[in-house]
Amino acid sequence: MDIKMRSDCPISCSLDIWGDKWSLLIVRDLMFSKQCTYGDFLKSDEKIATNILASRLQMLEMNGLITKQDHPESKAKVLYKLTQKGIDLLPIMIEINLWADKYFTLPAERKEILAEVKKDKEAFIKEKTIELQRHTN
Amino acid sequence: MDIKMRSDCPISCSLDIWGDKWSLLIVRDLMFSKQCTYGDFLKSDEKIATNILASRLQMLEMNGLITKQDHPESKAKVLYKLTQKGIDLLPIMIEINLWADKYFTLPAERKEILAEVKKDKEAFIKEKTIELQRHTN
DNA sequence: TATTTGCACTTGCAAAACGCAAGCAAATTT
DNA sequence: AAATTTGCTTGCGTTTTGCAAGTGCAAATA
Repeated sequence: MDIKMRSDCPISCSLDIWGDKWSLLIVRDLMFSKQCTYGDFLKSDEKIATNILASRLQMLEMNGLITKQDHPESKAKVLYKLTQKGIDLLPIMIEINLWADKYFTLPAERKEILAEVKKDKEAFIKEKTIELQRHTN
Repeated sequence: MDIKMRSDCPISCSLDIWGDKWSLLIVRDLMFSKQCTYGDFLKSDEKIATNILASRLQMLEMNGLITKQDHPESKAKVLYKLTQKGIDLLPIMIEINLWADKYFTLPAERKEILAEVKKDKEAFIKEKTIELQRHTN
């Protein structure tokens, strides 16, 4: 599995890494939970297949968006976390949420979070970024 | 070809529509050029296959992101344009560009546009949105 | 008017990616 | 010691992709 760039366009380069149906859902989970085990990802609503999850985690790690860490309480478990490069996807994730808010019916809990975002987007991003960075070792 | 929603998560719903390697490149072309013919899309650097292009255009049209119009000068040609729903992807596209700017080497011409974006993001979005809306009939 | 060219697709087919289920080794629990 | 949990890997059938060639209609050219 290697990285083939289709062009030097930033959109294209970005899509080459996370332009599929699953990668940003993994990033989403990590933004909500700060850290996830392999099993945590499998539990998400969208029901990703285990082999696809493994390949996406490998892809995201190889491209420096996430890191693997030993679980402090168990050698059987692995912790996945966002790197700074992954945390920096936050503004994109927020804009996707705002777009979806305009054109879909969102679950109530997401609407609440988005209300806070709409109040002061910059502040939300700054705060959330720091919060995520705190969990980065 | 129908729309299967994997969950009610806004990220997931969005990816269900344009979460692939090609859709946002079509949107990108339309944001730069305002309107494109089928052949214009084929000419882009990433060299999309013609059958994939046809299926993506159909998907994007079905989901209301783009519209087909008669070419004013020729019945043989078709014009594709962004709808408001498509234009509203602009903030997402901008954030992707800004992310890529931080982690990739961008072509010089893109850097110039991004410099303008960085000066005043809100203003850029507003201005560009109006510019795109002007081409919407 | 006949013919060639351009344009927007469609079709066929091989290769790759996906999705589901089962399997597996190491760690942990019972 | 046996059973369970965890993080994967493997097999395999289905779907999607990518490449090349083909089709039908409009428009330009001879």
